[in-house]
Amino acid sequence: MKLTFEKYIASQGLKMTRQRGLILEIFLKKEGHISPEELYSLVRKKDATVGRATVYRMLKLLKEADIAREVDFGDGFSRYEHKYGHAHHDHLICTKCGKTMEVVDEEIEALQEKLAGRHGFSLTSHEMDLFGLCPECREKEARVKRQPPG
Amino acid sequence: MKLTFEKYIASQGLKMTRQRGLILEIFLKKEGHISPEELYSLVRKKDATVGRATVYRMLKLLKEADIAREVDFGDGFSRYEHKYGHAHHDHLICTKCGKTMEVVDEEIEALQEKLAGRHGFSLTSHEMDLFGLCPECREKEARVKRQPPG
DNA sequence: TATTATCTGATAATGATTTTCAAAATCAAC
DNA sequence: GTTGATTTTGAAAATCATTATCAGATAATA
Repeated sequence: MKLTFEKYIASQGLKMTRQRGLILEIFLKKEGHISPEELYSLVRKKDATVGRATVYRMLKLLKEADIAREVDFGDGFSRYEHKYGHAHHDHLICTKCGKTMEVVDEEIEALQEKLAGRHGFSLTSHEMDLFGLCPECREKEARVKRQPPG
Repeated sequence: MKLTFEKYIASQGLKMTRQRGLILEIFLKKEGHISPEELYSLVRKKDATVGRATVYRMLKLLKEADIAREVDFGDGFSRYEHKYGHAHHDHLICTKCGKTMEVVDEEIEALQEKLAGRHGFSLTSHEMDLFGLCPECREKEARVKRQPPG
């Protein structure tokens, strides 16, 4: 992955720096998605001199280098996840506690292609986010209904 | 729809105003999605005294009243669409020209429920956006490849 | 009509992200 | 290794969509 990035950097006439190396290293360690702010905060723990703008710039680069993908749950924060050992997936998102799960359903993936094809589209990517209640929050909700406060 | 809104307004102890009526009327006329800024601009054509904040506030109300739904293509703009004669649907989005199509696939919808169920989630909503090239842009792209410029 | 709470528009504030810019760092060529 | 052109960096300012504030206007109700 670091190699992939360095290759990309070189191909674009850009330069490898200490900051980029550090951000990449920390980003790759994180499984699942991470927001720019979270990443910034993790990076600062290792090197407090790194600026926020550098993190944002790096995330953009990682996307261009096809090392990261951006996901958007429509809550005003952007999130990124690396692709290393981390194939495409969709998300189950609990609207109560915010927990997310990564899921894939090959049958759905295939039907998406078919659906697009019926309309003459050729697909390059998709985002599917399923919102609802996770098992724990469903359970909690059920409890509350059984025994209302007061 | 206007009735639905007035009922909601009343139920919440809110008030019906000239501005709200106008914004609702214009919003309902628009098929497909519209951004707050677009809506604001349309409203201003009819009444240049209406403020931007009022449009934003009204969109939030419409969502609460279950008359509008918010869609998010992850490009930094929010968009709203009314539900009148306009059931749930997903989107096909051309990444080249920006054209969007509304689509539904009942088979996919059913599989989404099953998928969520397998993980113990109960779904309340979902957003599925399929990105790719529309027929026109595919055609254009093919032409370019056949006959490179120069 | 008087009363009282809600609304409105203008404007300031917010907050994530981007841009700017001068100083620092990289890297290819010497 | 030094040089020098070019890119990068961090801090701070700028941007831009959206939200909050607030004093005056307006709607609903008695």
